[in-house]
Amino acid sequence: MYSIGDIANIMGINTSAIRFYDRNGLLPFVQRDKAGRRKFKPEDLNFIEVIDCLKKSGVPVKDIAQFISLCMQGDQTLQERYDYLDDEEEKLSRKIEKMQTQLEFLQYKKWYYKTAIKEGTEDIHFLPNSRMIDPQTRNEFEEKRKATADIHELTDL
Amino acid sequence: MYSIGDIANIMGINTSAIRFYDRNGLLPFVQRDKAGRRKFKPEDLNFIEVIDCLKKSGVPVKDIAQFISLCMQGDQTLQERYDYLDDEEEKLSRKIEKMQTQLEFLQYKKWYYKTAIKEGTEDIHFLPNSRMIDPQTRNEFEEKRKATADIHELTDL
DNA sequence: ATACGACTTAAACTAATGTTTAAGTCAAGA
DNA sequence: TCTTGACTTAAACATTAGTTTAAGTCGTAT
Repeated sequence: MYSIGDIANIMGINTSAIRFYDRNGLLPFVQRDKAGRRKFKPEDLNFIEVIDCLKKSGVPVKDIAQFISLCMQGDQTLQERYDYLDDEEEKLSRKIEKMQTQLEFLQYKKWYYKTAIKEGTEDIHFLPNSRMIDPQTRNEFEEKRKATADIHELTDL
Repeated sequence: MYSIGDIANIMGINTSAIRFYDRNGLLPFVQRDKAGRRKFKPEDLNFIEVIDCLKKSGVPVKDIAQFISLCMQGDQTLQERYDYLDDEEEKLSRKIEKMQTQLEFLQYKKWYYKTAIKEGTEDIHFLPNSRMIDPQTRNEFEEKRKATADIHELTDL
């Protein structure tokens, strides 16, 4: 059996966060000893693992509570649980894709500044007599990206 | 010149969010017409693009404001701006990697429920006389993952 | 026996990120 | 001219996700 402190260590969070999760329906399975202290069973680690994953995936506590509630209702909710996870998988996939797009933009901007530093001024990227970036600049970088095996060769100083 | 409403449309957010960003130092470059209305110059879209990217990357408003502040100081901060973006690129990379790990766990759990549904009970994954998941179960899935070209063949119903 | 550390609660507090409300200004079209 | 829609502000409100505080209860090691 694990104490709240043990679980906090396992999850790498504060005990107060665990109590917050409990208050919000994430831990209906937790038992108490006769002094009222929370006691987590070894099998509860299955729940902890899922909660930890969903938290790290950015799922709101309220939504996770719904999934846990399904789990407490036994085998009759297996399909609903599958559907829930299917949905979250889809959302997380899209999220990762969007993050990847932002990462690529950051890499472009690193190259933008790397080349500006080399010339001592950002002006090299602007259209004549303006501070608008030449629309060709991004294309130029993306061509170089395609031609370069390791992106950091292009972006790192 | 763009109005606050134009920019809100471009970013896909509410005008009140733009005003919030302005209050918090993200838009020091914005000008006003004689009625006091915000007027964004075409070149300001460069800033908007960066702000949008950093926001989508999960960077706090306060941190973005620091970067924008560097931008306002001219070419003397080119190196600092590069360093800032280098740092954010690194953070975002790690974030994406962690998300990927969570995605893989969700896929495992989908397979876990898919197989449970087939048998009509979650019990098939438990050790005898317990509700602890057989430690071999995850390994079994990961072997199948390696042997399968498209993960959804394995996880989808 | 008692002190310490880990636990309990309810309630107040914090921080981040906006949204909503109320009251007012202004330009343009009917 | 008058109305409408888009803008302005400050301030209040909302939500999420906790943390902190205050007061109290245990079990154990000295």
